[in-house]
Amino acid sequence: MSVTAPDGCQIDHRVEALVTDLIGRVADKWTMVVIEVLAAQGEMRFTALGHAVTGISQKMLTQTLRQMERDGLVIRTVHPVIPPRVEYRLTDLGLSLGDAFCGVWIWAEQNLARIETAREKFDQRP
Amino acid sequence: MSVTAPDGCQIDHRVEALVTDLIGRVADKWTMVVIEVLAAQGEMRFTALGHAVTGISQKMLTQTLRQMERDGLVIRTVHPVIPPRVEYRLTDLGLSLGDAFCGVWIWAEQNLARIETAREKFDQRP
DNA sequence: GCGGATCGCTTACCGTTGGAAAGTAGGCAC
DNA sequence: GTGCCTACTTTCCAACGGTAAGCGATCCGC
Repeated sequence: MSVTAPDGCQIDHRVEALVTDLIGRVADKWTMVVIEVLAAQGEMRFTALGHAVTGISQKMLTQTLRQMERDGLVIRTVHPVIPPRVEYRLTDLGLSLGDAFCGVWIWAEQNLARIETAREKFDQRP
Repeated sequence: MSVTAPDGCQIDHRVEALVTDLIGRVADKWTMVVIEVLAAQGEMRFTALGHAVTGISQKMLTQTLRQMERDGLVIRTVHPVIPPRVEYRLTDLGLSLGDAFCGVWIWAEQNLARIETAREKFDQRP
């Protein structure tokens, strides 16, 4: 909300804001899928990633990978050959995030049906 | 990518697409924070949620809550009084998603510093 | 030597999304 | 009547993301 609270507590609040912000970047749709694919495939090239991550545009793939590189989640290796060959792989940090997010993937697989029925029920309201 | 692959496999691919889509909705920035707050606080009113979820606009709060209700993650209770009183609380499904996502919160807390230094290092490149 | 292909981007354009702020409904205290 | 309360809804505008085209450097076929 735009309402700024009188802000009684301080440090806890700061850390929580930072963590929330971090979650906002890292729990991004494309970031999660890229991590998933890289965790499964190991090292991959740009176009291969583009094919593996269904639905992503080149612009967003570039952007997502840059951000992940900046955050220390992936390592970008450029082989100076023609045509260019660029490979991406997860750092330990990236792998650990993949592990942490694993629970959500499992949850999604297990509860897919429940959510679909919940939606149908909701859409049939009076 | 816009390139549609020849699509050899079928069912596995479908399920994975559905799960990925579900992740895209559920791993949304605001959804995660709302779940976190509701998991900690129990039942909450609209404006209280708005204060607890720092940075959200009323529009997005309404939208996020509607979507979560549709997906069966929260229950919305309207008390027919004046002024209106609407309370939100997590369903079992919502709670279980919170649990599944817990690992990511822990990861974020633990690795906050590492990411910050990675960013600084990245931003000082030539 | 010249056009086309390859690969990893970058750019231009443009529709969709999200934020800030004002408005709405409907009874109630003054 | 005037204003306030809450949970939205609406309006306007800026930013984000998709589509498609271009770029640069080299190798291949002719």
